[in-house]
Amino acid sequence: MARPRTFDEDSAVEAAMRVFWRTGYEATSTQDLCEATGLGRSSIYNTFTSKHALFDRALRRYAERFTAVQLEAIQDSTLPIRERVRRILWSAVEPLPDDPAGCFVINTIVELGPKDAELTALIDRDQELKIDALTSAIAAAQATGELDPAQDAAGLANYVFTVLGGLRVAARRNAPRAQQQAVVETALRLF
Amino acid sequence: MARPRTFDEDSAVEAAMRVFWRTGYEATSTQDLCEATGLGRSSIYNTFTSKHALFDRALRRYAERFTAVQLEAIQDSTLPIRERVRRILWSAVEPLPDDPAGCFVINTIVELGPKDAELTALIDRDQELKIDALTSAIAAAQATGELDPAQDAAGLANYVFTVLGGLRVAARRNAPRAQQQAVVETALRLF
DNA sequence: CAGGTTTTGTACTGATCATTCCACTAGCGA
DNA sequence: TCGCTAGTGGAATGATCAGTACAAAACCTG
Repeated sequence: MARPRTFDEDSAVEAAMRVFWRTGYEATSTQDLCEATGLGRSSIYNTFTSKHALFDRALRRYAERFTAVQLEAIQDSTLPIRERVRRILWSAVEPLPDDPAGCFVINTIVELGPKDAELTALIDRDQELKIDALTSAIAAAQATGELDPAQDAAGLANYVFTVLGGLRVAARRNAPRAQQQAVVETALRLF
Repeated sequence: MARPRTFDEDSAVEAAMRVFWRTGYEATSTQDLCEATGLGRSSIYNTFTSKHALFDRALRRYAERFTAVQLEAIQDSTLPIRERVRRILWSAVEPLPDDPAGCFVINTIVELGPKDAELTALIDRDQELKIDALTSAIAAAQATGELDPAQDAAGLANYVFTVLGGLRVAARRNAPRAQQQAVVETALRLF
Protein backbone atom coordinates (compact mmCIF):
# COMPACT_ATOMS: atom_id res chain seq x y z
CA MET A 1 0.00 0.00 0.00
CA ALA A 2 0.95 3.64 -0.48
CA ARG A 3 3.05 5.54 -2.94
CA PRO A 4 6.37 3.95 -3.93
CA ARG A 5 9.69 5.74 -4.18
CA THR A 6 10.68 7.24 -7.49
CA PHE A 7 14.41 6.86 -6.81
CA ASP A 8 16.85 4.08 -6.04
CA GLU A 9 18.14 4.35 -2.50
CA ASP A 10 21.41 2.67 -3.34
CA SER A 11 22.35 4.96 -6.16
CA ALA A 12 21.44 7.94 -3.99
CA VAL A 13 23.94 6.75 -1.40
CA GLU A 14 26.47 6.23 -4.18
CA ALA A 15 26.02 9.79 -5.41
CA ALA A 16 26.24 11.20 -1.89
CA MET A 17 29.36 9.15 -1.27
CA ARG A 18 31.13 10.71 -4.20
CA VAL A 19 30.27 14.24 -3.13
CA PHE A 20 31.43 13.67 0.43
CA TRP A 21 34.56 11.98 -0.90
CA ARG A 22 35.42 14.91 -3.12
CA THR A 23 34.36 17.74 -0.85
CA GLY A 24 34.39 16.51 2.74
CA TYR A 25 31.68 16.58 5.37
CA GLU A 26 31.61 20.20 6.46
CA ALA A 27 31.98 21.68 3.01
CA THR A 28 29.11 19.64 1.59
CA SER A 29 25.72 21.29 2.06
CA THR A 30 22.38 19.55 1.99
CA GLN A 31 21.76 21.54 -1.16
CA ASP A 32 24.81 19.90 -2.74
CA LEU A 33 23.44 16.53 -1.72
CA CYS A 34 20.09 17.30 -3.31
CA GLU A 35 21.76 18.24 -6.56
CA ALA A 36 24.09 15.27 -6.58
CA THR A 37 21.41 12.72 -5.78
CA GLY A 38 18.60 14.36 -7.72
CA LEU A 39 16.39 14.08 -4.63
CA GLY A 40 14.45 16.78 -2.84
CA ARG A 41 15.18 17.75 0.75
CA SER A 42 12.15 15.88 2.00
CA SER A 43 13.15 12.65 0.36
CA ILE A 44 16.65 12.86 1.75
CA TYR A 45 15.51 13.51 5.31
CA ASN A 46 12.65 11.05 4.98
CA THR A 47 15.05 8.32 3.86
CA PHE A 48 18.29 9.06 5.70
CA THR A 49 17.16 11.15 8.72
CA SER A 50 20.14 13.54 8.74
CA LYS A 51 23.21 14.70 6.90
CA HIS A 52 25.39 12.91 9.39
CA ALA A 53 23.49 9.63 9.03
CA LEU A 54 23.79 9.87 5.25
CA PHE A 55 27.50 10.48 5.62
CA ASP A 56 27.72 7.38 7.77
CA ARG A 57 25.90 5.35 5.12
CA ALA A 58 28.18 6.73 2.42
CA LEU A 59 31.33 5.96 4.37
CA ARG A 60 30.19 2.42 5.08
CA ARG A 61 29.45 1.90 1.44
CA TYR A 62 32.90 3.09 0.47
CA ALA A 63 34.70 1.10 3.14
CA GLU A 64 32.84 -2.11 2.42
CA ARG A 65 33.49 -1.90 -1.28
CA PHE A 66 37.18 -1.10 -1.05
CA THR A 67 37.83 -3.51 1.77
CA ALA A 68 36.24 -6.28 -0.26
CA VAL A 69 38.54 -5.55 -3.20
CA GLN A 70 41.60 -5.46 -0.98
CA LEU A 71 40.71 -8.62 0.90
CA GLU A 72 40.31 -10.35 -2.43
CA ALA A 73 43.78 -9.22 -3.47
CA ILE A 74 45.26 -10.25 -0.14
CA GLN A 75 43.75 -13.71 -0.24
CA ASP A 76 44.46 -14.48 -3.89
CA SER A 77 46.77 -17.43 -3.33
CA THR A 78 47.57 -17.80 -7.02
CA LEU A 79 49.87 -14.79 -6.68
CA PRO A 80 53.10 -14.51 -4.72
CA ILE A 81 52.71 -12.37 -1.63
CA ARG A 82 54.84 -9.68 -3.13
CA GLU A 83 52.44 -9.29 -6.05
CA ARG A 84 49.48 -9.14 -3.75
CA VAL A 85 51.06 -6.32 -1.78
CA ARG A 86 51.87 -4.60 -5.03
CA ARG A 87 48.24 -4.73 -6.05
CA ILE A 88 47.18 -3.17 -2.75
CA LEU A 89 49.61 -0.29 -3.06
CA TRP A 90 48.93 0.07 -6.75
CA SER A 91 45.28 0.89 -6.09
CA ALA A 92 46.41 4.25 -4.70
CA VAL A 93 48.59 4.99 -7.69
CA GLU A 94 46.14 4.09 -10.42
CA PRO A 95 42.68 5.05 -9.25
CA LEU A 96 39.66 4.72 -11.50
CA PRO A 97 39.68 7.68 -13.89
CA ASP A 98 36.67 9.56 -12.60
CA ASP A 99 36.90 8.77 -8.95
CA PRO A 100 37.67 11.75 -6.72
CA ALA A 101 41.32 12.15 -5.70
CA GLY A 102 42.54 10.41 -2.58
CA CYS A 103 40.73 8.08 -0.22
CA PHE A 104 37.41 8.80 1.41
CA VAL A 105 38.36 6.92 4.56
CA ILE A 106 41.57 8.87 5.02
CA ASN A 107 39.81 12.13 4.30
CA THR A 108 37.37 11.25 7.05
CA ILE A 109 40.09 10.35 9.55
CA VAL A 110 41.73 13.67 8.93
CA GLU A 111 38.60 15.81 8.96
CA LEU A 112 36.49 14.11 11.61
CA GLY A 113 38.84 11.77 13.44
CA PRO A 114 39.30 13.93 16.52
CA LYS A 115 35.62 14.85 16.71
CA ASP A 116 33.62 11.76 15.83
CA ALA A 117 34.32 8.69 17.93
CA GLU A 118 31.73 6.56 16.17
CA LEU A 119 33.18 7.05 12.72
CA THR A 120 36.66 6.52 14.10
CA ALA A 121 35.59 3.22 15.63
CA LEU A 122 34.05 2.15 12.33
CA ILE A 123 37.25 2.95 10.51
CA ASP A 124 39.38 1.23 13.13
CA ARG A 125 37.40 -1.98 12.80
CA ASP A 126 37.73 -1.87 9.03
CA GLN A 127 41.45 -1.24 9.24
CA GLU A 128 41.94 -4.08 11.70
CA LEU A 129 40.16 -6.46 9.37
CA LYS A 130 42.57 -5.69 6.57
CA ILE A 131 45.66 -5.75 8.76
CA ASP A 132 44.68 -9.11 10.16
CA ALA A 133 44.10 -10.56 6.72
CA LEU A 134 47.42 -9.32 5.41
CA THR A 135 49.19 -10.51 8.54
CA SER A 136 47.81 -14.00 7.97
CA ALA A 137 48.81 -13.97 4.32
CA ILE A 138 52.32 -12.86 5.21
CA ALA A 139 52.61 -15.51 7.92
CA ALA A 140 51.49 -18.14 5.44
CA ALA A 141 54.09 -16.96 2.96
CA GLN A 142 56.70 -17.21 5.68
CA ALA A 143 55.62 -20.76 6.45
CA THR A 144 56.15 -21.81 2.85
CA GLY A 145 59.56 -20.14 2.80
CA GLU A 146 58.38 -17.52 0.31
CA LEU A 147 59.27 -14.80 2.82
CA ASP A 148 61.90 -14.50 5.52
CA PRO A 149 60.27 -15.86 8.69
CA ALA A 150 62.40 -13.63 10.92
CA GLN A 151 60.32 -10.60 10.05
CA ASP A 152 57.30 -9.67 12.15
CA ALA A 153 54.26 -10.40 10.02
CA ALA A 154 51.91 -7.98 11.76
CA GLY A 155 54.56 -5.29 11.63
CA LEU A 156 54.96 -5.74 7.90
CA ALA A 157 51.20 -5.59 7.39
CA ASN A 158 51.04 -2.39 9.38
CA TYR A 159 53.86 -0.99 7.35
CA VAL A 160 52.08 -1.72 4.09
CA PHE A 161 48.93 0.08 5.12
CA THR A 162 50.85 3.02 6.50
CA VAL A 163 52.62 3.43 3.18
CA LEU A 164 49.26 3.09 1.48
CA GLY A 165 47.97 5.97 3.60
CA GLY A 166 50.91 8.09 2.56
CA LEU A 167 50.30 7.29 -1.09
CA ARG A 168 46.67 8.30 -0.77
CA VAL A 169 47.58 11.63 0.72
CA ALA A 170 50.01 12.11 -2.15
CA ALA A 171 47.22 11.27 -4.59
CA ARG A 172 45.01 13.92 -3.01
CA ARG A 173 47.77 16.40 -3.82
CA ASN A 174 47.99 15.13 -7.40
CA ALA A 175 51.57 13.99 -6.96
CA PRO A 176 53.14 12.80 -10.25
CA ARG A 177 52.20 9.20 -10.97
CA ALA A 178 55.78 8.17 -11.77
CA GLN A 179 56.91 9.37 -8.36
CA GLN A 180 54.23 7.36 -6.62
CA GLN A 181 55.05 4.27 -8.65
CA ALA A 182 58.66 4.60 -7.59
CA VAL A 183 57.56 4.78 -3.96
CA VAL A 184 55.59 1.57 -4.41
CA GLU A 185 58.61 -0.19 -5.84
CA THR A 186 60.80 1.10 -3.05
CA ALA A 187 58.37 -0.03 -0.38
CA LEU A 188 58.14 -3.44 -2.03
CA ARG A 189 61.85 -4.07 -1.56
CA LEU A 190 61.10 -5.45 1.86
CA PHE A 191 59.13 -8.27 0.27
CA MET B 1 50.93 58.50 16.57
CA ALA B 2 47.64 56.66 17.09
CA ARG B 3 46.47 53.93 19.39
CA PRO B 4 48.73 50.87 19.63
CA ARG B 5 47.63 47.25 19.58
CA THR B 6 46.87 45.54 22.84
CA PHE B 7 47.76 42.08 21.49
CA ASP B 8 50.75 40.38 19.93
CA GLU B 9 50.16 39.58 16.30
CA ASP B 10 52.48 36.61 16.33
CA SER B 11 50.83 34.86 19.23
CA ALA B 12 47.44 35.50 17.66
CA VAL B 13 48.60 33.66 14.54
CA GLU B 14 49.96 30.91 16.75
CA ALA B 15 46.62 30.50 18.50
CA ALA B 16 44.71 30.53 15.22
CA MET B 17 47.15 27.96 13.81
CA ARG B 18 46.41 25.54 16.59
CA VAL B 19 42.65 25.85 16.17
CA PHE B 20 42.83 25.34 12.42
CA TRP B 21 45.21 22.44 12.96
CA ARG B 22 42.86 20.73 15.38
CA THR B 23 39.56 21.53 13.71
CA GLY B 24 40.18 22.22 10.05
CA TYR B 25 39.24 25.22 7.94
CA GLU B 26 35.53 24.77 7.36
CA ALA B 27 34.70 23.64 10.88
CA THR B 28 36.45 26.64 12.45
CA SER B 29 34.20 29.67 12.76
CA THR B 30 35.33 33.24 13.13
CA GLN B 31 33.80 33.06 16.59
CA ASP B 32 36.14 30.16 17.43
CA LEU B 33 39.04 32.28 16.20
CA CYS B 34 37.99 35.17 18.42
CA GLU B 35 37.86 32.91 21.46
CA ALA B 36 41.15 31.19 20.70
CA THR B 37 43.06 34.38 20.02
CA GLY B 38 41.29 36.52 22.59
CA LEU B 39 40.70 39.16 19.93
CA GLY B 40 37.48 40.78 18.86
CA ARG B 41 36.08 40.42 15.36
CA SER B 42 37.21 43.92 14.41
CA SER B 43 40.79 43.28 15.43
CA ILE B 44 40.92 40.03 13.49
CA TYR B 45 39.55 41.53 10.31
CA ASN B 46 41.52 44.71 10.77
CA THR B 47 44.74 42.74 11.11
CA PHE B 48 44.26 39.72 8.86
CA THR B 49 41.56 40.84 6.39
CA SER B 50 39.74 37.48 6.15
CA LYS B 51 39.41 34.02 7.60
CA HIS B 52 41.12 32.62 4.56
CA ALA B 53 44.05 35.02 4.82
CA LEU B 54 44.47 34.16 8.48
CA PHE B 55 44.45 30.48 7.59
CA ASP B 56 47.16 31.16 5.05
CA ARG B 57 49.25 32.94 7.66
CA ALA B 58 48.72 30.08 10.09
CA LEU B 59 49.69 27.45 7.56
CA ARG B 60 52.82 29.34 6.56
CA ARG B 61 53.80 29.65 10.19
CA TYR B 62 53.37 25.94 10.70
CA ALA B 63 55.18 24.94 7.54
CA GLU B 64 58.11 27.25 8.11
CA ARG B 65 58.61 26.07 11.64
CA PHE B 66 58.41 22.36 10.90
CA THR B 67 60.40 22.58 7.72
CA ALA B 68 63.17 24.37 9.58
CA VAL B 69 63.33 21.58 12.15
CA GLN B 70 63.39 18.92 9.48
CA LEU B 71 66.00 20.65 7.37
CA GLU B 72 68.17 20.90 10.43
CA ALA B 73 67.81 17.17 11.02
CA ILE B 74 68.52 16.38 7.38
CA GLN B 75 71.65 18.51 7.26
CA ASP B 76 73.11 17.45 10.59
CA SER B 77 76.28 15.84 9.25
CA THR B 78 77.38 14.62 12.65
CA LEU B 79 74.77 11.87 12.36
CA PRO B 80 74.73 8.94 9.92
CA ILE B 81 72.04 9.34 7.26
CA ARG B 82 70.05 6.54 8.76
CA GLU B 83 69.75 8.38 12.06
CA ARG B 84 68.75 11.56 10.33
CA VAL B 85 65.94 9.78 8.54
CA ARG B 86 64.94 8.21 11.81
CA ARG B 87 64.63 11.61 13.39
CA ILE B 88 62.40 12.81 10.57
CA LEU B 89 60.04 9.87 10.87
CA TRP B 90 60.18 9.95 14.63
CA SER B 91 58.68 13.43 14.71
CA ALA B 92 55.37 11.89 13.62
CA VAL B 93 55.51 9.19 16.28
CA GLU B 94 56.41 11.36 19.24
CA PRO B 95 54.71 14.71 18.81
CA LEU B 96 54.87 17.39 21.48
CA PRO B 97 52.39 16.46 24.19
CA ASP B 98 49.84 19.21 23.71
CA ASP B 99 50.04 19.66 20.00
CA PRO B 100 46.91 18.64 18.09
CA ALA B 101 46.99 15.17 16.56
CA GLY B 102 48.37 14.75 13.06
CA CYS B 103 49.94 17.28 10.73
CA PHE B 104 48.40 20.60 9.80
CA VAL B 105 49.89 20.47 6.30
CA ILE B 106 48.45 17.04 5.59
CA ASN B 107 45.10 18.04 7.03
CA THR B 108 45.10 20.95 4.63
CA ILE B 109 46.03 18.84 1.62
CA VAL B 110 43.17 16.51 2.39
CA GLU B 111 40.57 19.15 3.18
CA LEU B 112 41.44 21.89 0.71
CA GLY B 113 43.80 20.29 -1.79
CA PRO B 114 41.25 19.86 -4.58
CA LYS B 115 39.73 23.32 -4.02
CA ASP B 116 42.54 25.72 -3.23
CA ALA B 117 45.29 25.92 -5.82
CA GLU B 118 47.24 28.61 -3.96
CA LEU B 119 47.56 26.62 -0.78
CA THR B 120 48.43 23.54 -2.78
CA ALA B 121 51.21 25.43 -4.54
CA LEU B 122 52.53 26.66 -1.21
CA ILE B 123 52.59 23.14 0.16
CA ASP B 124 54.19 21.76 -3.00
CA ARG B 125 57.03 24.26 -2.77
CA ASP B 126 57.60 23.40 0.85
CA GLN B 127 57.57 19.69 0.09
CA GLU B 128 60.00 20.10 -2.76
CA LEU B 129 62.42 21.96 -0.51
CA LYS B 130 62.52 19.08 1.92
CA ILE B 131 62.73 16.40 -0.75
CA ASP B 132 65.61 18.19 -2.42
CA ALA B 133 67.49 18.55 0.83
CA LEU B 134 67.05 14.91 1.71
CA THR B 135 67.99 13.86 -1.81
CA SER B 136 71.25 15.78 -1.50
CA ALA B 137 71.98 14.28 1.89
CA ILE B 138 71.35 10.78 0.58
CA ALA B 139 73.50 11.39 -2.47
CA ALA B 140 76.30 12.64 -0.22
CA ALA B 141 76.00 9.53 1.90
CA GLN B 142 76.22 7.44 -1.22
CA ALA B 143 79.36 9.28 -2.29
CA THR B 144 81.08 8.43 1.00
CA GLY B 145 80.03 4.81 0.72
CA GLU B 146 77.70 5.09 3.70
CA LEU B 147 74.80 4.07 1.47
CA ASP B 148 74.49 1.83 -1.57
CA PRO B 149 75.00 4.13 -4.59
CA ALA B 150 72.83 1.95 -6.80
CA GLN B 151 69.67 3.26 -5.18
CA ASP B 152 67.91 6.31 -6.59
CA ALA B 153 68.49 9.11 -4.09
CA ALA B 154 65.45 11.16 -5.06
CA GLY B 155 63.29 8.06 -5.00
CA LEU B 156 64.41 7.24 -1.50
CA ALA B 157 63.73 10.78 -0.34
CA ASN B 158 60.26 10.60 -1.80
CA TYR B 159 59.71 7.30 -0.11
CA VAL B 160 60.66 8.72 3.28
CA PHE B 161 58.22 11.59 3.04
CA THR B 162 55.44 9.36 1.78
CA VAL B 163 55.90 7.09 4.79
CA LEU B 164 55.94 10.19 6.96
CA GLY B 165 52.58 11.18 5.51
CA GLY B 166 51.18 7.78 6.33
CA LEU B 167 52.46 8.03 9.88
CA ARG B 168 50.83 11.39 10.32
CA VAL B 169 47.49 10.08 9.17
CA ALA B 170 47.90 7.23 11.64
CA ALA B 171 48.67 9.77 14.36
CA ARG B 172 45.45 11.62 13.57
CA ARG B 173 43.65 8.36 14.24
CA ASN B 174 45.54 7.89 17.52
CA ALA B 175 47.15 4.69 16.33
CA PRO B 176 49.12 2.94 19.10
CA ARG B 177 52.57 4.44 19.46
CA ALA B 178 54.31 1.05 19.50
CA GLN B 179 52.76 0.19 16.14
CA GLN B 180 53.99 3.42 14.62
CA GLN B 181 57.46 2.94 16.04
CA ALA B 182 57.57 -0.49 14.45
CA VAL B 183 56.61 1.04 11.12
CA VAL B 184 59.47 3.51 11.43
CA GLU B 185 61.92 0.70 12.09
CA THR B 186 60.57 -1.27 9.17
CA ALA B 187 60.81 1.66 6.81
CA LEU B 188 64.37 2.30 7.99
CA ARG B 189 65.51 -1.10 6.82
CA LEU B 190 66.16 0.37 3.41
CA PHE B 191 68.86 2.59 4.88
C1' DC C 1 46.40 69.13 27.20
C1' DA C 2 44.51 68.95 22.45
C1' DG C 3 44.36 66.90 17.64
C1' DG C 4 44.86 63.21 14.80
C1' DT C 5 44.85 58.30 13.95
C1' DT C 6 44.27 53.68 14.76
C1' DT C 7 42.22 50.06 17.60
C1' DT C 8 38.41 48.06 19.71
C1' DG C 9 33.65 46.54 21.18
C1' DT C 10 29.08 46.09 19.69
C1' DA C 11 25.46 45.82 16.77
C1' DC C 12 24.30 44.75 12.40
C1' DT C 13 24.31 42.84 7.63
C1' DG C 14 22.52 39.39 4.09
C1' DA C 15 23.56 34.82 3.00
C1' DT C 16 23.51 30.19 3.95
C1' DC C 17 23.21 26.44 7.17
C1' DA C 18 20.59 21.88 8.62
C1' DT C 19 16.17 20.69 9.55
C1' DT C 20 11.00 20.77 9.70
C1' DC C 21 6.26 21.57 8.17
C1' DC C 22 2.57 21.08 5.23
C1' DA C 23 -0.19 20.76 1.30
C1' DC C 24 -0.30 17.91 -2.54
C1' DT C 25 0.37 13.78 -5.19
C1' DA C 26 0.60 9.06 -6.53
C1' DG C 27 -0.06 4.51 -6.07
C1' DC C 28 -2.00 0.17 -3.85
C1' DG C 29 -5.75 -2.64 -1.52
C1' DA C 30 -10.61 -2.87 -1.10
C1' DT D 1 -13.45 4.05 -7.95
C1' DC D 2 -12.51 5.35 -3.25
C1' DG D 3 -9.64 5.89 0.78
C1' DC D 4 -5.51 5.07 3.11
C1' DT D 5 -0.61 5.73 3.35
C1' DA D 6 3.63 7.10 2.22
C1' DG D 7 6.51 10.07 -0.98
C1' DT D 8 7.28 14.58 -2.75
C1' DG D 9 8.13 19.71 -3.66
C1' DG D 10 8.61 23.95 -1.85
C1' DA D 11 8.22 27.22 1.49
C1' DA D 12 9.10 28.08 5.92
C1' DT D 13 12.26 27.64 10.54
C1' DG D 14 15.71 29.72 13.62
C1' DA D 15 20.56 29.35 14.07
C1' DT D 16 24.87 30.46 12.55
C1' DC D 17 27.94 31.91 8.98
C1' DA D 18 31.72 35.44 7.26
C1' DG D 19 32.24 40.00 7.01
C1' DT D 20 31.05 45.24 7.94
C1' DA D 21 29.64 49.82 9.93
C1' DC D 22 30.21 52.89 13.38
C1' DA D 23 30.98 55.19 17.48
C1' DA D 24 33.68 55.21 21.60
C1' DA D 25 38.25 54.71 23.39
C1' DA D 26 43.24 54.94 23.80
C1' DC D 27 47.59 56.33 22.68
C1' DC D 28 51.39 59.30 20.45
C1' DT D 29 52.86 63.71 18.80
C1' DG D 30 52.96 68.42 19.05
